[in-house]
Amino acid sequence: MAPKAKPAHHSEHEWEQRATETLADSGYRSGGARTAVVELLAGQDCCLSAQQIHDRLRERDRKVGIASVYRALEVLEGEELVHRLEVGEGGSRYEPALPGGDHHHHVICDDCGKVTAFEDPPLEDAIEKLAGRLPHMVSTHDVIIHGRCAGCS
Amino acid sequence: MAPKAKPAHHSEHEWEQRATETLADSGYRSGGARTAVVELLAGQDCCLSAQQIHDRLRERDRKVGIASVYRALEVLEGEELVHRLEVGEGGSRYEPALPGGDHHHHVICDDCGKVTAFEDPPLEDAIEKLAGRLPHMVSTHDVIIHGRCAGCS
DNA sequence: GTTTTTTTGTGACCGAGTCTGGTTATGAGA
DNA sequence: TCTCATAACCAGACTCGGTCACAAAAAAAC
Repeated sequence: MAPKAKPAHHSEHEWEQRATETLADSGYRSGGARTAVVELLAGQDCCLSAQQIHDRLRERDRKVGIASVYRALEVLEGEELVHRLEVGEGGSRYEPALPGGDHHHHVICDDCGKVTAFEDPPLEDAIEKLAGRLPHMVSTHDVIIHGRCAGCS
Repeated sequence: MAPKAKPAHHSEHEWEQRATETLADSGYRSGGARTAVVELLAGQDCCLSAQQIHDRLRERDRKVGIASVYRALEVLEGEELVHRLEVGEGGSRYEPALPGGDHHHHVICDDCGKVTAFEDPPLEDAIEKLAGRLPHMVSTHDVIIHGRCAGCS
C-alpha cells in the first residue's frame, strides 16, 4: 500500500541515462558538479533537500559547492528531470521526476518531521478529473498530508 | 466550480468571534497586535503571507511589528484557528481555518504567481479514504496544483 | 492606583537560497 | 594536438523570510 523505500531497480538507471541525454541535448556541458548531483539523485527515490545533497556528496568526496548544487537542481527542474516540492520547515526538497506521471506523494509527521512516500491511484484519478474542470493549464500537483506517524503516537 | 472570491458573509464574523473566544478561553490577553491580525484575517477568505498581513495592517494605520504578526500567527495556528500552507516561492501563507473540514485548496500559476482557491468534493473524498489506509494519525492535508492560469496562456 | 504578568516593537540575528567575480574545465575548430 | 571561446565551477558576499532577546507598554489582578 505504502511502499517504504523501493530497492534500487532499473528505472533509476533509466532516469540517470535520460537525464544525461536530456542535458546533453539541451546543450549543457558535462561538468563534474552537475554530474555528481545527477548520480546521487539517481540512487535516491524520495525527496532530498539541497543541503542533504550537498552533505552526501561531500561524504563521497565529491567536493561540490552548495551554489553548484542549487544551480544543478535549477537546471534539472527546468528540464523537468527533477520535481521540487515545499514540505514545510523552510526549505525545498527535490526528487527525480519519473516519466509518465508515475509519481507519489508525501506524508509528514508533524512530530518528528519524517517524510514518507505513498501512492494512491484513486487520488490521482480525482486530481486528473479535477484538472479538466479548472480554467488552468495544469502541469503538476503535490499532495501533502500532515499527521503523526505510527512511531510518534 | 471554482469560487473566485466570495463576498463577506456571516461565516467570517463567526470565525472572528470563535477566534476571540478561543483565545480568551486559552488564557490569552487581548493585545492590540493579535486582535488586529484576527480582524484582518476575518475579512479574508484566501491565504495571505505574513508580509502581506503586515503591509495591509500598516495601510490601515495599525502599526504592528512584523514579529508580532508572526507571533500572532503562531498562536492562532496552535489553536487551529488558522491553517498554514507552503505554496512555494519561499514563504508560508496563512488563512482562517473554517470549522468542520470545510476547506479549499489552491492552484498556483507558475508564471504570474497568482494563487486561486478551489473546492472539489470528490478530491476530499479520495483523501479521506486514503487517510484511513495510512498508518498515520492524519490531521490535515494540502493539495497544491501548479500550472498556468487562463490569463497567462 | 499599584503590582504583576502578558504582549508588543525594535533591532540583532539566523539560515536557506541567490548572485557575483574570478578561476578552471570542456569541447570545437584549426 | 594546441588554441580559444565559453560553459561550469567555487567561494564568499548578499538578500530575504523568519526568529530571538530585551526593554517598554498595556492588561488584568489586587
